[in-house]
Amino acid sequence: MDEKLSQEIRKIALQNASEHNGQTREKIVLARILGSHPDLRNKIKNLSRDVSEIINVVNKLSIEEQRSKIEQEFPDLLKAKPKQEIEKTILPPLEEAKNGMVVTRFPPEPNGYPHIGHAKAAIIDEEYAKMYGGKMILRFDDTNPANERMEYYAAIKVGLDWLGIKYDKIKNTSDDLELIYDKGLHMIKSGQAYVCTCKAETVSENRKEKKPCKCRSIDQKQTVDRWEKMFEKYKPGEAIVRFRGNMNSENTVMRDPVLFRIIDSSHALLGNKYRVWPGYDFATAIEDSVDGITHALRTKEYELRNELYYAILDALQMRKPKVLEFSRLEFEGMPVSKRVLKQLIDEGKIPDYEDPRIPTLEGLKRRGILPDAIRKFVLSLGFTKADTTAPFDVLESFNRKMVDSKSIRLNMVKEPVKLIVSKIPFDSVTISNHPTVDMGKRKVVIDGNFYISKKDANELKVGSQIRLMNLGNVSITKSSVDLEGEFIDDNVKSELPKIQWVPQKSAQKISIIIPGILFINDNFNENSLEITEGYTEDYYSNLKVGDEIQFIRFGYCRKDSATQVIFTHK
RNA sequence: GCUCCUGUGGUGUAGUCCGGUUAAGCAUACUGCCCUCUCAAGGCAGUGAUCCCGGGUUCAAAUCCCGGCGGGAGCACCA
Repeated sequence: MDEKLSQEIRKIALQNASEHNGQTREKIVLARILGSHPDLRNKIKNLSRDVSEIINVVNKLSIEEQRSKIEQEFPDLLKAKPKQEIEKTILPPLEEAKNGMVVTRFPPEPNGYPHIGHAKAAIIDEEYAKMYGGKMILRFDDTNPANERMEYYAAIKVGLDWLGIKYDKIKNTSDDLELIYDKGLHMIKSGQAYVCTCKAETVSENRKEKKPCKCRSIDQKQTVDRWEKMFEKYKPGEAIVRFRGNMNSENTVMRDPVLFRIIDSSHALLGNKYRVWPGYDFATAIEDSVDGITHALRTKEYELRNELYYAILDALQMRKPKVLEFSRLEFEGMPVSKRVLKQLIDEGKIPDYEDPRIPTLEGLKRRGILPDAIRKFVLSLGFTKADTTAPFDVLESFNRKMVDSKSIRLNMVKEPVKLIVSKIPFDSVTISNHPTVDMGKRKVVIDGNFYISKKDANELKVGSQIRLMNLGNVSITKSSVDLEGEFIDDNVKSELPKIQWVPQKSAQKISIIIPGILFINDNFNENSLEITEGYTEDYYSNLKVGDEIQFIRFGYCRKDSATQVIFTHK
């Protein structure tokens, strides 16, 4: 046996055995050797015999003996290996992506306010474009005039700005309607699409039963005639353009899906200029192709539509982008879906889209979640198709770390109890606004009359000693309805329980909104919004709406108004 | 029901394509210690996964093959 090799085997065996109660296994040692010497793979038999001999010797040694052998023979193993630190802020490589050639797109429909689901999609699109030095297009997918509203186009842009997402181009699908008509007519003329005048229910039934209808076999001239009539004569619902797919396909999407339908509602951007509108599949495929998209990323529920997407582009002989999908974002007890959010608002269960209990961008912002925390969170979720209920506490954790250095520390007491302290030898204290970051100091005037939290007060009895933070140590002398105490000294290093306080005279009453979980086991949680009151320092009034505060020993809150804060997280 | 997707610690993921250098890495949560006039942040350490189950291929499988089971989605003239 090669002397060098057997030394190496011995080294691995000793190391592994000493790490695992003195016993190593052939499999492990063999695998490690093969990993670093791929050339030995065709000599497994011999190698395996050698390994087995060596580990037999090693396994007979006690751990102490193994350790001392390592010390003598392989001292380099004793050096602690540095823990590798790779911050996971990048997505996995994109299939078939070439540097400088990647174009992604974020295609929201302007039919609602943006939420964290939009953020996930947009962040992934932007990150991939950035990663490959490519471009990202924001395209409003506005092909249903009954749903789109002007305010939503704006709200989505505002949301993306807030998130810090930059796009290289902005456009609307509705800009290209004429082009899409051309493609539609081309499909009709080449026999790859037809105009169907069956009732909606009939179409649906036929698709279920894999039955073609008579419109499918109408001659081309008449089909073109029908197509023209869609722009004038037919009423909505009387005619649709259908793709000549495969009524027998196992994939129901392929059973002659709708390409165009008539909608007479006024469009947010185009008014009543058009009334024949393309459906999602047709518009998206054409737009992606024309826009030069290389990678079309969408959520998983579209997965079955890939076949149709590619079939349409094949029929049109257009360039095909690569379509990839990722899982939809879901939270435990916090709905992301537009449909559910709308219902909650319509039923009056939550007042608006800025409610801090919901994951709209406005809601998250109002709650005190930072855009960068959202980005980091989304990236930590990865690019995967596995169904997940995302952990909101991870978002909170990222946010806490980011917001900590920006949060002014303030005293606040919940359920105030009076405490009168005598013999304080000074009439004001100066308190630092942050323990580690220089955020200035503030002077708090005191007169011996304080509020402390009921929770802390409950722990006190006559003779108890506490430290009022930044002020001094106090001995409790009386404990009835109100508490009374005596100033002892100002020994900071005391081991006494440290509690926060507020001067009675200058206390500011605020309400604290604590957003809770909206659904518990699918039932609406009537107590999802807890509102409590507290007293804080008058310095609160110097803060701006939107400032983040950490109420000491309570948690992080965002100033929502002169008299109200929203609890961000602990 | 049919079709498709998916299944790694409490949770979210890395690794899976191209089987071996890792008795499964990171984050979060939890526990302990250090730091600290906070139950925050920061530092350090620890607990925690027979990689859904059962077979098979192989010297070797989280990784490949077959068969189950669990979860999700689609089956709109919404996107």
